[in-house]
Amino acid sequence: MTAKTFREPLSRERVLATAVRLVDAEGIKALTMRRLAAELGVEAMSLYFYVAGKEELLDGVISTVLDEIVKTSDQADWRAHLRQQFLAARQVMLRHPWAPGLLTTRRTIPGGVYAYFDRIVGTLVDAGFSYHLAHRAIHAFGSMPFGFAQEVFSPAAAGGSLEPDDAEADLAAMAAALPNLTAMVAHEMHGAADPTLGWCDSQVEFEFTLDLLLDGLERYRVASTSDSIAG
Amino acid sequence: MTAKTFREPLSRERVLATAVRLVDAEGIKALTMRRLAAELGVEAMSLYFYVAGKEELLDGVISTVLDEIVKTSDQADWRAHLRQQFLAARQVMLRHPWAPGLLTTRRTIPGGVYAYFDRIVGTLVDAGFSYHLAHRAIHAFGSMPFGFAQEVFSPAAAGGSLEPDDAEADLAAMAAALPNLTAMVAHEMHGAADPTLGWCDSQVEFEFTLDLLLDGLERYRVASTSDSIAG
DNA sequence: ACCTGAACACCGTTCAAGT
DNA sequence: ACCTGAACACCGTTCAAGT
Repeated sequence: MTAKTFREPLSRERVLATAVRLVDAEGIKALTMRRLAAELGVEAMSLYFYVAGKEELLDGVISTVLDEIVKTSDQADWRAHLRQQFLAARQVMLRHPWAPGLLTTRRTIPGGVYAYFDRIVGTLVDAGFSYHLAHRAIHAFGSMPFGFAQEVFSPAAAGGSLEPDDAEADLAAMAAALPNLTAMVAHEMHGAADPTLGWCDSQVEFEFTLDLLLDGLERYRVASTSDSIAG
Repeated sequence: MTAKTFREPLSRERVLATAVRLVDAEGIKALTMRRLAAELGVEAMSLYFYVAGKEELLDGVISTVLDEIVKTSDQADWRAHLRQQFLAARQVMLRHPWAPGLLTTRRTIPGGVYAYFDRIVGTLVDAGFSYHLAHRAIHAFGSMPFGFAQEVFSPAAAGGSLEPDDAEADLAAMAAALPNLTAMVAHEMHGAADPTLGWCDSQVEFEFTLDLLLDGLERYRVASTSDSIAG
């Protein structure tokens, strides 16, 4: 109300936190230097005092999101431990559905991520994994430590849809052109516990894939330790 | 040499093919309407006669790349068939390392992709998969039908590096801070068949993950058909 | 039908200047 | 130390105009 309104002092943390909030609310396209500055009640050029440029801003934004991933789990068993960890990470990504897409286009990786992966490797090795198998496990997990899987259809969005580009496509024609997909969706809808949720529960699918990987790795681990060819 | 040089007539195919070549050569940032037009010896506005705008151009570019994926395989066994198919797709992605990153940020999917997935589902169902398990398989594969896995470190680039952001970081300090990762890399380098290739062969890792998934799915398939709870 | 030039509303970023 | 205004070199896109 007064002519000179009080303004919270700027800081790198405040810049990044505001950027995350802006992208959550209006999408990644809304994150421009000028727009973010306006959100902070400041001129665009002021931001350059806290971030070197747009690229570093984007790096900082994903760092901020990754920091939300709590890197603790109370499970002792390696399998339960990683499972709980990755599922917790998934909750973070569901709060920031744009984060996977941004993360995969960045080519530099925030430093803290290495400490995170170091702990994962430690968990595996302590459980009897050879370093070789631990390495393969890291690759096999892909993006799951970050709480997301590579979802080709409706990326980063929950609730599966399967409509081709032109939505006005005749359903009968689609059934003829895509008989197997059509039959699959029909079967899945029929057997769904709660059909109002749609035919595809991405949480369930995430856990299925995670367990598929964990089970497969466990098999290799047991085989290698019983053969005593570990290491 | 003459004042009026002959110019190959424009077409949507030529626009998209030139765009792919431009991105292959100079990266995704180089793909602007103005730059692409210059590449075609034309003004930027002429492109709008063939593509509705930048977004449709990007959609067309990934469609063009995906069309390179040959959707045939001479293998009869479902496992060998899909394995060969996905590995062939990987060769396409290695030619266009920017394609995975672009594909995952696109939210519309080119129509032909549905036909491709329909064939995959058909292969699975013919092999005795229930529609339910086929659905899970599609999710588990993630981006592998497109020939790439979610590579967190050095995305889309072959040859693993593991240097944190600040490259001048003391190696001894890194070994202390990241003991497990350091030990893992040391073990892998020691055991590598050809150390000049680096400690990490991403082709081998891709195949390991693919086999891990295929083996796990095969186990479910056998279990469901012998229990005759399929469907 | 196909292509263009000028113009508009945006970008990220530099630089010299303010306090 | 922190913030700004004007300016530069770019964007994608519209629109009226050319052939």
